[in-house]
Formats: sequence, structure tokens, C-alpha cells
Amino acid sequence: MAVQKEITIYDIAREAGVSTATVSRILSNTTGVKQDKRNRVQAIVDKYNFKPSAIARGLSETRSKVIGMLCPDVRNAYYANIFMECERLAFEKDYTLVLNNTFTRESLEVAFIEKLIEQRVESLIVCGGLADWRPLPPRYRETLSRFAKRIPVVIAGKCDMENCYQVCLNHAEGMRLAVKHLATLGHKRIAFLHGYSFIYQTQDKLAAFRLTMEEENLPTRDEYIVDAGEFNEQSGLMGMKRLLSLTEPPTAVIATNDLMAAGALQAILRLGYAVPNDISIVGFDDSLITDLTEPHISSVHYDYALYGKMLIDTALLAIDGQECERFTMLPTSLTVKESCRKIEA
Amino acid sequence: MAVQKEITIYDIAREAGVSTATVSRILSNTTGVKQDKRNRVQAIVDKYNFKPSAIARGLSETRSKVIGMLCPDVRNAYYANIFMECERLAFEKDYTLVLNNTFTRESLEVAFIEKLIEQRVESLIVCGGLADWRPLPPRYRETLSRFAKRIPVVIAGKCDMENCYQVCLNHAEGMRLAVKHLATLGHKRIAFLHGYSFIYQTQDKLAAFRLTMEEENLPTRDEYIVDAGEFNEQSGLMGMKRLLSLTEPPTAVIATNDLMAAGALQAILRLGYAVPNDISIVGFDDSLITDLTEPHISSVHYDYALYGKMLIDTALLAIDGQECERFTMLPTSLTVKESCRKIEA
DNA sequence: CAGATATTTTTAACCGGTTACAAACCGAAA
DNA sequence: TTTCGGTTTGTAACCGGTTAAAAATATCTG
Repeated sequence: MAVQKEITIYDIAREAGVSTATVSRILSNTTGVKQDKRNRVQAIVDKYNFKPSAIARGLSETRSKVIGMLCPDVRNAYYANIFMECERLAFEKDYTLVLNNTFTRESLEVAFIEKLIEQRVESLIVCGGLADWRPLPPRYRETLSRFAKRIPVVIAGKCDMENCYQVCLNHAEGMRLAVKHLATLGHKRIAFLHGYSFIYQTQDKLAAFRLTMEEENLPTRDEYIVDAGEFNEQSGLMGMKRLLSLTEPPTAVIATNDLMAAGALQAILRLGYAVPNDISIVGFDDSLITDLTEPHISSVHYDYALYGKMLIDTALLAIDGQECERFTMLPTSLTVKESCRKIEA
Repeated sequence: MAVQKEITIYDIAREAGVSTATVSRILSNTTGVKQDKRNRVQAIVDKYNFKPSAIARGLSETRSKVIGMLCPDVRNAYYANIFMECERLAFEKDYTLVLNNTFTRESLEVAFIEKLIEQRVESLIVCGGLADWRPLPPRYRETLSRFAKRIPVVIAGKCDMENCYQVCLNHAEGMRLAVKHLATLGHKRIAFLHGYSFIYQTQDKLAAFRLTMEEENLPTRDEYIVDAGEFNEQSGLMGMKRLLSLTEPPTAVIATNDLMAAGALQAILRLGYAVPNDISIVGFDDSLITDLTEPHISSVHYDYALYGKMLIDTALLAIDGQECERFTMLPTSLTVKESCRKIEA
């Protein structure tokens, strides 16, 4: 059954004694309609609370006014932030944003893309997932590339696909800020607790870590660079335990995201050490959770509002066929909280 | 410009030398098409990677295959959980779920509903926001009610609108489990740190708190019931400070959600007390954050997978015009972690 | 093999809007 | 009054699918 019979523009036109063209013009606020007709029609529209079908409009204009978005899992605060900003901005521009959770499963990513093609989305924003992998899985690359030839694909990240737009955060800068912050506080034994190394952020952060350590004349010890695997607090906890079991543990740890930082914090506390007194911690993402732990965790901060704006602006410009930046790098900053302490020489 | 000219079913039909009806039948897997034609057409479909327009299909079938969803803010893990489950299930049933963040602003809630009407969504799932308020804001009530007459509206919560479907969690049961758990551990001075009292969950939880305390022969002290306002960790922190400043502070605190529980935990630690040694804590939601704090927080648990399934099942049944439960109450349980301790008499 | 029946295919209307183009209208100038 | 240009309105085609009904074709009977 679904829906009771909806009222259409024909019904409105008949009752107002005008043509559908006139009603259509009034609804879409085109000029060149006499005021009296406009009033008469509007009254009937209001009376029935008529809302024109976006589907019919979409068909006749051959455009959906929909933007698709893929992310691995919106329960992750990072993606929730991006989606929230984009959804808000899209709505302001009269677009609808459709979000799909891919769980980084190739079959799902591909299936969603195919469904979005059917929906005739006007652009696709891809956040994380397989697009972050290096190298890109071939079938995924092929699907995305084929899609990018038809409509603008905006990657929230870095990814070697020449026909996509890219907006990414300056993770290297964030890492640089984190290392310098700790170096300034007198830390020399600094560790980096990272996630999967086949993710581009990991590679960028790691390179920046090594580089900045060198700039600061600090030794980069191999045992201080820990691949903890997944990006969750369990990994952070395990990785930190490994670091604490070293004969000479680090005095400061940079974790690749806040979840791992929180896990590291737990490991430290459980083994009887204190933060920041014994060990300092810096995270990445500056998400809500940095304020839930005791102490609060200093973290590399992103301007999500700006991130969302760049993603949506890029998508809309590209949809419009206008020239726009193919690669944008957004600045990061460091939010200093309570998890780092100056240490004596 | 937008999109390059898309291929249509006419193009396929012409190239295959058949009518569009035949192509349509093949695409929608209807029986009654000869195998040879089926192969021939399928080959051409594959060759061009043709995907039929969901918009055109939607118009001709007068159904959108879209379900709308409203929530205050998907950055809140509770809503992210629900959305994730629903999105997954909707996709399995070949529906698209469109999520809008309303920030509990009346103007936005109404604007989104109107937009969803234009999109001809087949059902609307409302999570929290104004729908949780008691009493319902009149204009909101009116908008929602009008909408509910056209298409099924499913409220994730409790709400006195006779023409809506409702799926809600048994918060009273959760509260009961929390109080009994603490009572069994020997606690007599139990506090309840809650959020806005014009929200139905608050009222349900409060009533259950009083009732269970009475059943356990424990006194409910007015100063142990704290209205902390918003549902965030700041409120939890402030509310807990107030409790700790009493001449006889409670030995256990139940917080209305995990964020507030985490805030309360911070307040306790900052004032030099220990959890669970001095004070026990129970939260609600059993979200990720209960595992990020030290100690992990015991919390009332919801089965989000079941919650999502009930919401989507209800929506789909109602869309189908089938008889289905107008009011479903889902069980809750208590996940015991590390934040509660037995106290000596 | 004719005639009846079952299966496959095509034709054409329909879904509900938009918009190019034609027609009607209106006031001003000739 | 006629003519002209500009404004307002209507007609009808179109967007890209689905599907009822008609037509064509295949299969079965006696």
C-alpha cells in the first residue's frame, strides 16, 4: 500500500484554473507570474500543504541533488565529525547527503558505489576505508576510477588517483607540532605508537616523526616505533605495554589517534606509573574522548568545520563544472591539555 | 555540466533490437523472458556498465525506497550506534537511509521533515530530539502528526502520539538493575545524577530509581537526586562536585549516561577520592567510552543490533501496510566492569 | 494441420514534475 | 485603430523507467 495518493501539481493547477506550467513557475519562484495568480495558487498549495515530488523534479531536471558519502564506521568520532559538518552544509545548499558505512570491506564499498550510481548522486565523498590503503586494492581502484570519470569524486585523504579531488589534513605538520612540543618540554626518549603501516596517514606521520626528531637532534630508536595494528584502544594498551617492558622505556608517547592514546594511558596507569608525571602522552584527532580521561590528553586538532566545508565546496564546484583545486591540504594545530609535563635534564 | 549524458534503457533496447519493456523485465529479473534475449541484453548492459536510474524507477513506481531518519547529533555515540545498525539493515532490504542532524532545534527538525516529504521517503524514524520532550512542543507535534497520517513514523523512544509507532528501551529495567547491583554490594547511600527533567527517559529513570530504592528498603534522599542539566561530561563533573560537597556524600552514583558518568569519575578523582574504593559509579548506554576511562565504568547495556532491527522491521512492515506492534519495549542489561565495589556494613 | 492455449514481446500510457516554444494579452507609439 | 514589443500564460514534449493490454509467436491437442 505504502502511501495514500499524493496530491500533484495537476490537482493544484486544476483547482486554481491555471496550467501546470504556471504552478511549476510559482513553486520554483521564477519571475514572470502575475501577483494575483501567484497568490491564488499559493493559497491552494498551502491549503493542501502540497510539496512537489523531488523524484519527479529529479527526473525532469536529470539531477538528483544528492551527494553520496562513504566512511568505514560513523561510530568512529572522526567520521561522525566530518559527516555532521558535511550534512549541515549540504542541506544549506539544498542537497541531501547519503552516508554509507563500509566497514572497509571491499564488497560493501563496491556495492555502495553501484547503488549510489543508480541513485544518480551528483558527487561522491570518500572518507577513509580502502581509499587510505597503499597500494589501493586493484578492483576498488578500478571501480572508483570508473565512477570518477562520470561524476566528481572527492577523497577526504590522500590517494594516488589522478581523476579524483583530494582534501586532506596535514598530518605531517601535526606530528611536527607534537614532537616539537615534547622536545621543548625536555623529552628525549619519545615513542610513536602507530596503526597499520599500509595506511597513508601512518606513513606520513612516521616520516614526519623521523624527520622532526632529526631536526631536534633526538635519536629515533627503532624499539620506540611500535606498530600496534588496529586503531583502537586495545591496540594502544598492548603497544604501550610493550614500550613499558623495555629496559629503558620512553618518557613520552605520541599515539596515532586518541583511542590509542587512551589505551596507552590505561596501560601506564595499570602498571603503576603516572601521567604526566612519569610519562607524557599526545594523541591525534582531538576528539571528545581526550576530555573524558583523567588527565585530559593533549592532541593534534583538526578544524572539522573547515574540513567539511572544503569537502562540500569542492564537490559543489566540481558538480558545477567549475575549476577547483584538485588537492587541498588543511592545517592542523596542537591542543595542549594535561597529559604532558616538562622533564628535568 | 554535471554529468555526462547517461545511457538509458532506450539505448540498451535499441542496440539489443528489443523493446524497453523487455530490457526492463530483464533488469528487474522478472520471469517470462527467453534465455537467448536475456543473454543478449545482459551482455550489452554489462558492456556499458548500465545501471537503471533509481529516480526514473521511483517516479514510475511512485515509491522512493528511501527511509528518513532524524537524530540530534550523530557525534553522540548512542545515535551513531542506532544509525549504523539501521543503515546496514536498510541496505540489505534495498532501502536507502537518509540521516539528518537536527541539534534538537525546532526549526531544523521541521525543515528536515518537509524536505523528507519532498523526497517522498516511505517512512521516518525519529531518534531523540524534540520527540523526547514532555510535553511535546505544539508546532512540532502538529508537524509530526500531520506527517504520520501520510506515512509511518517510528519513534525510537516513548512519546504520546497515537498515530506513531514506538520502539523504546526499558530504561526502568536498566535503572532497576543498577540500583539492585549497588544494593547487593552493600551500598545504602546511592545518588542519581540525571539530565533535563523534561525528557521522558529522565522521568522514567527517576521513577524507577525511587521505586527500586523503596523495594530495597533504602532511603531516597532528595539531596542525592541531582539535576545536572545537559547530558555531557561537564554536567556530570559539576553535579558530582555538588554531591561530594555534601556533609554525607553518597557511596555510589548512578549517572543517566556514560558521558556524565565519565564526568563524575573525573570529579571524584580530582578531589582525591578513588573509584571504586571510595565511590562506585554506574552509567547508562554502555558505550565505547566506558572502556576508555580508568577504571572502566559499569553501565546499563542496550542491544543496538536488536534496537536497529526493531526500528527497521517496524518501518518496513508499516510501509507494507502490514499489522505490526505499535509499541515495543526492548530489554536492557547491566554490564559489570570495574567501577563498583562491595562496601562493608 | 487447424484451432486452442500458453508464452513471449511490443506498444503505449503513465508516474509528476520542468521548460522550449507558441499563443494570448497588454499598454504605448504610430 | 493598427502595430509593435514585452510580459504572462498555456501546450505539449521530455526526463527514464514500469506495466497493463494487445499482438505476435510458440506449443499442445485431437
